[in-house]
Amino acid sequence: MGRWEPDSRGRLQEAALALYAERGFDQTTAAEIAARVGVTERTFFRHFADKREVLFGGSELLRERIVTGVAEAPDGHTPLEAVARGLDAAAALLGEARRDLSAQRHAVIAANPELRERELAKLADYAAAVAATLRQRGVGEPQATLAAEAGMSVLRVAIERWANSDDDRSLPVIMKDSIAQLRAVTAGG
Amino acid sequence: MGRWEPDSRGRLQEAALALYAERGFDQTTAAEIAARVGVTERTFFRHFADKREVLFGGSELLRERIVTGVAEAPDGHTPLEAVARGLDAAAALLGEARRDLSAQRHAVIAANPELRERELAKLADYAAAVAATLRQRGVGEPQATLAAEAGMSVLRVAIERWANSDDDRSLPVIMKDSIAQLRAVTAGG
DNA sequence: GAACCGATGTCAGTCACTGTCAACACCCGA
DNA sequence: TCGGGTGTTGACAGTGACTGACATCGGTTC
Repeated sequence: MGRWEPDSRGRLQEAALALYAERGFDQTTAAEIAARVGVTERTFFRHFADKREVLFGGSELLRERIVTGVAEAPDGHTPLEAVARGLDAAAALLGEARRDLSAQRHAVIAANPELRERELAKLADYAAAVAATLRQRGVGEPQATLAAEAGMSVLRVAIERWANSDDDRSLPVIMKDSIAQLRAVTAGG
Repeated sequence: MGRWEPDSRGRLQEAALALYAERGFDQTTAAEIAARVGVTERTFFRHFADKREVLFGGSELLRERIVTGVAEAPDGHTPLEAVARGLDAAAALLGEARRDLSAQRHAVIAANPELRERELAKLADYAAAVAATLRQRGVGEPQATLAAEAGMSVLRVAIERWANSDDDRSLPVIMKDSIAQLRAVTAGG
């Protein structure tokens, strides 16, 4: 244990979510978040590239799980089937989180355009990684990109339903259902 | 004609694109753009909400054309067919622009993460508008959202190919082709 | 010609974010 | 046990994006 309280990064994440939820993102300064945790503003920006990033702590892990899911799909799988494996992995990881906290985070992001932009950027990042993985499996362009982006749309739709409690089923189940809906939409004519 | 040169908004857009292309987005200040046009920084921010928005001047018109295209699709059309009508309208509008200028703008955006984020936000905005239009046509959720977002993925892919001159055909033709690819990807499995 | 309006200039201010250097607890080898 | 790295933080100064308030002035309206 150092001179300071441990895990300032994690404490900053908690404080930021709480303050963004209380006052709103715009009405919260980085200095306030830092003060609540007992560190300086400078420390905040050492841990997070900007004020938004503090809400997206687990995103590298999630991308990794999705990509691994896609990469480990059996050889015979179609691109969309492989993407579905990645989505299952995502659902498994996200489903572990407390739904109330996920919903709070989701609400904070939904309430602010800058945060929504950042979330879209994360999804696009996952999509690019998935597309690259599909290409390694021999899928050409633009099929790889289209399959990957369609998959990330499914991820967004499923998370939305889950976090808003529009749908009481577990996230993995909602995810399966949403993939089926995608097939139904694009299959016809 | 007033006290000042006319169309400061348009001149700011041109100057911004030129400077972002020359020095890069981060290395260009709003004050520099304004100075090149002979106005103050304050005037820049009266015309554009932020430094990024100056590159996205035509986005409201584009959204409107896409939505109109979807709304005017014949009744018997499937959701994806209706979305394809919107994409045709987008291709028609974007295809009018000089390809070299489109490519320059595209390159500037691709070179900067903040600008890429903004572009994703615009696409998401179009997708939300298209989904709302589909719902008015009786399409349920999540089909409307999934069809709309898949359509915007196609739009992105087609523009990418066109702007990078990976594909010498006209934008409308590339668009048609990309839609077919989407069907091929999601149909099987 | 007076009242009004719309686009701009001026100026002061907040806050996100960065670069730099010092301080300090910890670990590790001599 | 001492001294030298190492990693995390504090302190501080600075830049630039963006905002609010008010003044200015040409053109329009009545």
